[in-house]
Amino acid sequence: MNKGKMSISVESNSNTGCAAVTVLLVDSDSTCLTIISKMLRTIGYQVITAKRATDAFRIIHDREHEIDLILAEAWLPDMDKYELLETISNMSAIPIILMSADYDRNAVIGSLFKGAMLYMVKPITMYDLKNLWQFAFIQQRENVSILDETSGIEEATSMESATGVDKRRNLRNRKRKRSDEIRDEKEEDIDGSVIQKKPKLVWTDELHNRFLQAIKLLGIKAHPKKILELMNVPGLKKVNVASHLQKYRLSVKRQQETVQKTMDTGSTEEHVASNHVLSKFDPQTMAVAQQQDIIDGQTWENLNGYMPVPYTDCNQPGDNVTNNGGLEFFQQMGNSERVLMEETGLFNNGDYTSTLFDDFW
DNA sequence: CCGGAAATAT
DNA sequence: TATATTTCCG
Repeated sequence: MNKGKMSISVESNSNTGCAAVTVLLVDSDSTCLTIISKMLRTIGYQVITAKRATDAFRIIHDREHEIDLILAEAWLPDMDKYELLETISNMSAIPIILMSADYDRNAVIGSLFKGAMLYMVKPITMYDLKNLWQFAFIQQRENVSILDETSGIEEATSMESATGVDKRRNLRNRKRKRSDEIRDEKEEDIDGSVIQKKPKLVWTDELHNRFLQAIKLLGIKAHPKKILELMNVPGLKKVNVASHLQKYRLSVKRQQETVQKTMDTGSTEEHVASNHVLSKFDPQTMAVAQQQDIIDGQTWENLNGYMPVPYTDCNQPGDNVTNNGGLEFFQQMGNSERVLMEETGLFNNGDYTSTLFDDFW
């Protein structure tokens, strides 16, 4: 039960007083992800990033002991914020902080009620982030009245853990069992750890583009198995591909039918096979597909069995996040933050120079 | 076990 | 409602 993390290192960043805290940052917007993670690192946090709740869960599951704090966007494409809070609370005791672009009082209260430590309104500034590390040290007070008598028995044995972090984890685990009894969507394995039901896969643009690439390369004999191994996406299952393929083929068929209909009024029929491979489910996302195609699609013809470009949409912990300029985020900001970030050079290139920051702090 | 269609679930 | 998952069948 004793995890490797005996303590959070209290070696602080000399400028900020920030303890060496590792933050799991979850945001589907790659711009926000980039900016905020950069700010966090600047202040002295360690940062692990995830773009979706799904990814966050995997990271928490695999590296729970490394993470001290979770900072998550309230809106994620694959999960409602309350479900997110509940799921994370059930699998770990890591403090969760939510953030959102708009202020909604109900959302704030609801999130706090569901276990969020704090609800921050975007845009997030470095002032906002500076003291967040303290949440990693909060030690939950004993509150016997909440607990019923049945759960008290086994807990007495497990209170020897040294650190406040471990102690808090135990407390949270106790609550977890209660909620599991109420809703049985989770199941416990022998270890007592919780396996949550696998979240729904979201076919993001990059994922779909890889899918299209695979289809294009495999041609008419594109079958789920081949597509899967060609796509080279960690965690992607064959059933996912098969399902997607089914939908894809349907859409292609529909499109061809409509093309046929429009052709009936006019001329001959010999263009059918030409473009069906690249067709999208709907025209709106077509542009995205082509754009992506241009970006990383030029040398994909000769490859040895899988996509040469690693899948980055669902980024692994520690991966560099793609930065597309930060413009949207930049525009959201107030003037003072804007000036600050301009001065600090956060937008200029990946590596800021710390001299200006020294002044700031 | 695989792929595909249809039913089912979110 | 759309779309992802699960079931079922050849």
